[in-house]
Amino acid sequence: MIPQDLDDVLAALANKHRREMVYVLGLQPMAISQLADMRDLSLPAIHKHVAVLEDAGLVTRRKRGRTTYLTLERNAMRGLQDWLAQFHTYWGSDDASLANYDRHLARAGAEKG
Amino acid sequence: MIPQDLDDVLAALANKHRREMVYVLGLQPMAISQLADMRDLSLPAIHKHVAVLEDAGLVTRRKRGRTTYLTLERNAMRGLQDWLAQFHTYWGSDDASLANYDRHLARAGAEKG
DNA sequence: CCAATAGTTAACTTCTGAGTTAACTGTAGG
DNA sequence: CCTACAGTTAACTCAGAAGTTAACTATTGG
Repeated sequence: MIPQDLDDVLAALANKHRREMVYVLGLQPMAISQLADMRDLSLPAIHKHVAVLEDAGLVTRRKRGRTTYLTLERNAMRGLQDWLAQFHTYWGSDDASLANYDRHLARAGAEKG
Repeated sequence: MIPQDLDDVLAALANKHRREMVYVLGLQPMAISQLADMRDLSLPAIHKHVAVLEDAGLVTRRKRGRTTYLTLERNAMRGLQDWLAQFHTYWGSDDASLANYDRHLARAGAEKG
């Protein structure tokens, strides 16, 4: 119903730098230092962002020599998409929702007090 | 490409309490104090969470007497859904992505170095 | 082996998020 | 009008996120 894992995924994505990383890693895998070159951040800062993405399961590392390449994990995104899609099922149209809202207001005094 | 507004929406959703609020408000509009009754939080704490949701455009208030009812704004969610859907378009299957990854590794030394 | 490259770890600062209690504003209703 | 209710605002604490610099590890290549 309300998955715990989403906490990590959403927290990871709730940052512009990390969202950009996810974006470019969606286009193609990339080394950590390449990500660092693109933005005005120190390498340790990039490193931390990558760690957050990795902990959220959004990214995986692969070492090749001294270079660490990152790949985007699409599955982790799907969890979020599913959660959002789930809302669609019980979110009616705006009109239906407003009708529901009015019914709720009508009952509000009686039901709960 | 990478909407700014998503920062607020994602930050708002990156919290279990607020995600639960969004969930129940999706089921039906509700007063602030009702939300407070459901969880072990002080009213001011709830108030802040609601403010975050409102600033993100996920929720709207309507005063009725001394009671403030909250409604979920589905449109704000759509922005996030669109952003995620956009990833689907250029994310291939896992196999395709791995092939792309290998090609990238092959080029990595030559292209950017 | 040595220097440069790629990444990691440590230690620290700074800012923000999340919560608290206490005090205040506005609306109902006897 | 006075009390209780619904919500807001203020002032504060505490923890964690995000960044820094400096120092360390590991790999490549002359």
